Amino acid sequence: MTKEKEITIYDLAAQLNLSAATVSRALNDHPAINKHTRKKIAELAIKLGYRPNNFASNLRKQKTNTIGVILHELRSQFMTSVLSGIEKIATEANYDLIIAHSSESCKKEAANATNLFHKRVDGVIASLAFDTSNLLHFEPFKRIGIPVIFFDRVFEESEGAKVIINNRKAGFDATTHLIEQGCKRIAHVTANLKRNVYSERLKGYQLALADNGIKYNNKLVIINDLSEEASTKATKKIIAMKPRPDAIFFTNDFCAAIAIQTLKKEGIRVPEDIAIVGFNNDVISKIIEPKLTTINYPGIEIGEIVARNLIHHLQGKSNIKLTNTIMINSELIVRASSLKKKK
Amino acid sequence: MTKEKEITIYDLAAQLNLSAATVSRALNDHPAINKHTRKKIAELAIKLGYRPNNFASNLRKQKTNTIGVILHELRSQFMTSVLSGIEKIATEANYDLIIAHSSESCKKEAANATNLFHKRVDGVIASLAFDTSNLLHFEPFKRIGIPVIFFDRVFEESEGAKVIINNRKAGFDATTHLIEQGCKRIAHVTANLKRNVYSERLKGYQLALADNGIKYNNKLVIINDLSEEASTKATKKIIAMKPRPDAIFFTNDFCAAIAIQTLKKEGIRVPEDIAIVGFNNDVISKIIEPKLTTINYPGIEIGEIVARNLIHHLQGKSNIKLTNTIMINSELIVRASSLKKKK
DNA sequence: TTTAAAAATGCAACCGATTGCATAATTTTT
DNA sequence: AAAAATTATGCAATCGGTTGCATTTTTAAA
Repeated sequence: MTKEKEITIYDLAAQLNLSAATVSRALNDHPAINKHTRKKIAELAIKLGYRPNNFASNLRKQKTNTIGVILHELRSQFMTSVLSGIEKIATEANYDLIIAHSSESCKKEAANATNLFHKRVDGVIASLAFDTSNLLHFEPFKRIGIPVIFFDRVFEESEGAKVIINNRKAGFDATTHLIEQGCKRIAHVTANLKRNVYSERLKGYQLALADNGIKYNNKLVIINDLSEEASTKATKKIIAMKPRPDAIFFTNDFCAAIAIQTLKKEGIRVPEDIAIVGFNNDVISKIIEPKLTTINYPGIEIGEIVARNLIHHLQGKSNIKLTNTIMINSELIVRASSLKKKK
Repeated sequence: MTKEKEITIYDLAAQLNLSAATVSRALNDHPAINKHTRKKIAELAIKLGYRPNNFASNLRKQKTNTIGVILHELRSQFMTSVLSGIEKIATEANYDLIIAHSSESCKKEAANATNLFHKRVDGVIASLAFDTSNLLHFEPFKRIGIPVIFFDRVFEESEGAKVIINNRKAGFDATTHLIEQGCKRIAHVTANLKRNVYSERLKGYQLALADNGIKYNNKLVIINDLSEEASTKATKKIIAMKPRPDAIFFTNDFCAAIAIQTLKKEGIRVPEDIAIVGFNNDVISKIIEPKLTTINYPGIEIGEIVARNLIHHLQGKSNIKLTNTIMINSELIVRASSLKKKK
């Protein structure tokens, strides 16, 4: 509890008969400072336990070295993977993070944005909430030139940087795989089509059907909120269809897992009667019985890329315009839940 | 990109023919300021889009309004629950978070601590890494009176605040439940006993055995690193034991789920041949077949409590001494994986 | 040795809010 | 109406670095 006095550059300067300016430059590796002097200063700093005061520095430099992150939720494996990717890159580059989550509410998302704006973050990384229908709350950032970069849940038509996976291709691959397994009547369970991730997957699904001469039937597409109850309900609805579909492509692993449980309970075999494909490659995809065919969603990689891009932009290092879209590859992981044909 | 000039309290002051001091006080609801004046200032602030400069404020006030969080990992449901609990409380109290994770390495944990120290956080929340064997790297905080509060993975013998669940009771409950189901030979798979959470669960396990007149046999306790491979290996080892145990109490759900898969592959029935209990109440505990009996680990609650305690301390609001241990209740959730007796 | 060029350091004005103390304005008391 | 008490506001120093420009020191060139 002894409040030891904090060491400042003035203390260092005084002890070495130098000016604070020199000390400041030395600590920042300014080239104009003599190597020898720099070394002396660095040593004394360590000896006295000097720690830089970021507030003073930020105040003067008019930048915060902080990145704001707005997530639509925190409690999913994918999101925490992204987060840990962002964290890794940000830490390396000496940026702090302020993490906010919108709990899928546009209102909270707007509040978070305002908050980050007041906190004067140097840049923003965001994935949109379920019901966000415009980007007005990000306008203040644009107005004063603070970069905002979106990932995963984005507005594809909006300008600005985004990092996404190729959801259309993923949807296409998943559906094509099911067709290759001999499925003819493939249902698709997904969520709010206002969100690019879901609408793109649907497009991929449609393209795959078209490519294989299967007529698209919108009765086979069910849109819900991805909850446990909704998944169970959707599954039961599909079971009751006549003729009954022989495959379901779910937009996430959790729903697919719930569905598998429901199907089993109803005495319907997976994959023999109905083949299942999920999305995300969550841990549960390997736990559920049968193991789930799914799309690998490379969270860490997405996080790293989005953070790296933002930081490069902030540092003026990259020429990449902030109107760029970066698309990351994902891959189909085939497991038992969709394997009708044995090789 | 138009760099609009930032509004400062000086701008507000000038426009209203007041001093910056008055404006500052007004914006902070200082009682000495006339209501009428205060209102005028508040209105102008909004009109001009004034946003406070925290750096100037922090610099002057010598506090950061930031809490450092050190987690041993980020990518688990439990941890993200805790995190979202912390986040909620911190946001409400207008504290920022700096989140660092040690990836279970003591070395990184120390680096994180140093980093947070340099960033001058007002307080620290931490859960220890797998191999942390002393708290030396938290000494700098203690020296200058910055509160550090531990949760989940703590040193029980150390002084300082901690928030934990009653792991001993949880272990006791889990084991007792298995005994009540008629199990006589109960194995326990857990991790590094240097970590309180694991050693306490083991103690609970031992106590339950003793209470029921079952002799403790340390050959039935397997210590591993909680990975998929280690869990499979441990399970196989248990299968090979003679006589074969009739129950296994795992220290987390993931291991238990892997074990169930392994057992099924070997043709051993769960729970008829071997009953299983896990720990944490992760999503997978409801997905695995049979569903897993487990201990509910209330992550959000823990996060909220730990954050609330730290913040109250920082605000001088609470009398709770920082040498306090807060123990949170957990509960046994009984599902199919342990139900030998049907009611 | 003098002069020019290069390298190293210092001066001093910021950055924007906070706060103890002094002063001014207003209200209450005598 | 003057004095005292209360309320409201202002002054000015402070927090700790940063940086354009000036100055000094050192090194190289003439």
